[in-house]
Amino acid sequence: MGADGTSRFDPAIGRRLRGLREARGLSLSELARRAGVGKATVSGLEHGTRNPTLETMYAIAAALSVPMSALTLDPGAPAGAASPVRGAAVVSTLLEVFREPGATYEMFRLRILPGAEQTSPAHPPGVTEHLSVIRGTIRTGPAAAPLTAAAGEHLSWAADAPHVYAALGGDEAQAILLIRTPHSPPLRSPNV
Amino acid sequence: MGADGTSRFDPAIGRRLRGLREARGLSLSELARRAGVGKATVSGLEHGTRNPTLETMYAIAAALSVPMSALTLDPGAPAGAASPVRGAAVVSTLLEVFREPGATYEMFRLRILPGAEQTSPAHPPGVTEHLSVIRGTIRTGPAAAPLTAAAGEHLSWAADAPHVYAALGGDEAQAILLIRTPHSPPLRSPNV
DNA sequence: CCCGATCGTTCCGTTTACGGAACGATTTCA
DNA sequence: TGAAATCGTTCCGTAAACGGAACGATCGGG
Repeated sequence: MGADGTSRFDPAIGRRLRGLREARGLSLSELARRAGVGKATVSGLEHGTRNPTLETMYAIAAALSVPMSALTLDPGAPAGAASPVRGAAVVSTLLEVFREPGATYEMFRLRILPGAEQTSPAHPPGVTEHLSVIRGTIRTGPAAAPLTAAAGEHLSWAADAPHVYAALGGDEAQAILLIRTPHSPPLRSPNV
Repeated sequence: MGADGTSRFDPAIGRRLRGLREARGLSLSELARRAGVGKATVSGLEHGTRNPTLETMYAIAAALSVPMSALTLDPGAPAGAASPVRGAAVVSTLLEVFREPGATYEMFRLRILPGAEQTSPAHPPGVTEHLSVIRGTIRTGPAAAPLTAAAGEHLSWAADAPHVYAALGGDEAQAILLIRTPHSPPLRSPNV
């Protein structure tokens, strides 16, 4: 909570909330009733004077029949919200992560820049990469035996050996990459 | 806060947090330091025993360099209306399937044909869909509150309520879709 | 081996979020 | 018109989130 009584997070959240509420023709009081939260809470969130808990946020989002991201995130932001990580030839942006008892999945969007090649070190044993090419043509996979895939094609390889990424044809390529990391080894971020 | 001391929101948030943290090779203590929050808070969130405030959530997401939505999977809209209508707006190609002890992941490439909208029935409880738009603009997600995403953007929603797919703008759209189905239900193909 | 550093969990005093109630303003309806 | 209902803001007692400290466990290095 800021010294002036306002919240430290983006005040746009309160504006978005109010916009959604009014679009549904709900009064503040009615929304609070439906969400099972206090009117003071809804009022405070709309005005940026309260810092609600996660439960409260979910309750409000559910009462509005919207996903949480409708309140907490700019709709157009996903691609830009995570910080892209730039390597020699690859710019990767994390889209989502899933943790299972035995493995973690990370989903990235990749931009592979022309004119350069990137070699990634071996991931720990058992890590696999699964790449679906969106645009352009990519040479990728195990450094010892790279594969080539064009837009619309899909590749998988074991990433526990050095592997490469390069865009062919002089144009930037793009892909969706899913990294599956079995548990046991310490997890590390992309090393794409 | 539930009577048994656990939180009422989706415990997957804590799992996702832990997965991301470990993927970054961060200890709980280090993440807490970077986020400027207490270790007890991070520990409590990972174990579902605390209900953090929005500020705290943002601080943690920022420390992980991920958007908030990477942590807060959209709960989706309440079950909306009627019986799903299966149309012919979507052509889906299964790319890969990953089976984990607790869940199965199916990765598809979708072509969404213009001029039609397809509504999918609710999947069993807990099923989620995660879609990254490759080309065009798509309206998709919970039928009660559909979202729009253009090429380069990423969306997620709970698929245990009816959900829709439509290409906007008169052109075919394309996307990569990841469906996560927690175990118990038998596997089924897309119901897209 | 011992010691220091770090870990994640728990403790606990402090701060703050919670929602019911109070309140003045506004709206609705007979 | 007047009464009742509802509104959104504020108040305030209660519960819970906060983070620093304590603690036992683990790890790494001399």
